[in-house]
Amino acid sequence: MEPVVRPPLREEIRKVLLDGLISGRWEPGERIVERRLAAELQVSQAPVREALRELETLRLVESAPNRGARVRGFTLDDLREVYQVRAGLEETATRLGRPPAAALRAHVARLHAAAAAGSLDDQVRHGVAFHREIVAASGNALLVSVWESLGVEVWTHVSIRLFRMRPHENAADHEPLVEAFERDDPQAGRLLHDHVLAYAPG
Amino acid sequence: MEPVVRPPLREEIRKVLLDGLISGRWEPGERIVERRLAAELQVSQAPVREALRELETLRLVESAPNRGARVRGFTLDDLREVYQVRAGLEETATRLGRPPAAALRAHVARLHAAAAAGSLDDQVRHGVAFHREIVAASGNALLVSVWESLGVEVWTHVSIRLFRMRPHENAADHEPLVEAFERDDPQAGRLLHDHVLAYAPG
DNA sequence: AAACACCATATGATCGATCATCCGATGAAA
DNA sequence: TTTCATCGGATGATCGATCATATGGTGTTT
Repeated sequence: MEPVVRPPLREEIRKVLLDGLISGRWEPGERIVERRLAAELQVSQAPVREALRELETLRLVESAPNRGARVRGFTLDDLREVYQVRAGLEETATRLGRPPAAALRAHVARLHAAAAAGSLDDQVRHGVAFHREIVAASGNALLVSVWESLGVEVWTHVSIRLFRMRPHENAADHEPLVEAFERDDPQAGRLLHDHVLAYAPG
Repeated sequence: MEPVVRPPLREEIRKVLLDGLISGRWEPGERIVERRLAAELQVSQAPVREALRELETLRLVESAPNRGARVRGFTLDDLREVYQVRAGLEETATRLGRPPAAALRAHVARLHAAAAAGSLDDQVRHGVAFHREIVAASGNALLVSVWESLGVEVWTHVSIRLFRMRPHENAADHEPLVEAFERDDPQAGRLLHDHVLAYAPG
C-alpha cells in the first residue's frame, strides 16, 4: 500500500538538507539562508524554518536568535561524545532485551557484501542497521527514539568525509558480538559498549 | 548582565505550554489548536507551530500530518521507559566524570529543606538538580543535551499529578550515593543506576 | 587615525491570508 | 435501517508580505 498521507513539505526539505549535509554540499560553518533555500526549492520560508529547527534538535545545525542557522562545525570532540553516548545507550539496550542473533547475522552478512562490493553507502547503512537492531530489541521506544536522535548515520558519513575515518566493517569486530548475544553471554553488553567506543577518536 | 537578546516568541510560547502541561491545564489526549492558542496569546500561528514542534521532539505532545497536535497520553509504561533510559544515561555519566561531592551535598540539603517546608515544586527542582549535577560532571555536552531532552522535571510533575507518585526526597536514598562518589567508589555508577530505577513503576 | 553616530542592506521573526485536508452532518439510495 | 456520496465548517499547512534586528559601510567629530 502506498502511504495514505502526503508527507509535509517540511519533511521533504529536511531530507534535502540531510542529503546536503551528508554529501558535503554545505560545508561546516556555512550559513543556511532561509529565503535562499526556500527560493531554490520553490517553497515559502515557513516550512524551511521548520525543517531547520528539526535539524537543530538533531544538533546538525546551530542557530542563534536573529542570526539564522549555520551548519555545525563538526569536531573530533563532538564525534567522541557521540560514541560515548552511543556506547552507553546500546549497553543499556542489552540490559533490557536480547537482540535476535539471526537478524544480527543477516546485517553482518549484508555489511560484508557491501564491503566486498565497495559500496560505501551500503556499508554505513548496514553497519548502522546492526546497531539499530540491538537498540530496537530493548523494547524501549524511548531508548530507540533517543538513539535515533544521535543521527548515527549522518555522523558516520560526515566523519568519513571530514575526518577521513574508515567505515568499520570487519568481521572480527562483529562476529564475537553476535556469538555473545546468541549464547546470552552476560558480558555481551560490555563487549558491545567497548566495540562502539573502540571507534571513537583519540 | 541582562541577556542581550530578547528571546523569540516561540520560546515564550513553549514556556506557556510547558507550564500548562505541568499544571494540568491541558489534560492528556487533549487537542491543542494552533489558532486558538495563538489568539489567546495574541500572536500569530507561526510561532505557536514552532513551539509545538519543540514539545513534539520532547515527546510531550503528539501530532500527525493535517491532524494537529494533542497532549500526549502519558502512561506508566512511558514513565518506566524514561526511568530506564535515565538510569542508563546517568550511569554512563559516572563513567565519564566524577561529580563534586560538595555540590551534591548542597543539592541534597536543599532537597531536605524543601521537603521540610512542604514545597513540592522545590522538592522536584532540587531533586532533579542533584541528578543534573551528576550528568554535567560527565563533561559530555551531548550527554547533557540528551538527558535534558528526557524532560525529567516535567515527567516528575506529571507523574505526581496523574499517577499520584510521591516525590522522592529520602535522605537514606541520596546519602549513600554522595558518599560513594566522595570515595570514588567504582560501584557508584551501579548504585546510581539502581537508585534511579528504583523509582520506576511496576 | 580612532571613535562614534547614522544609514542601507540582508535576513530572521512574525503576521495575516489563503490553500488543502479532515471530519462530522446531512440526506439520498439500497 | 444501513451505506455511501456530498457538503460545509474547523483547522493544519503553506504562502507572500511586513516588521525587526544584525551587520557593514560612510561620514563626522575628536
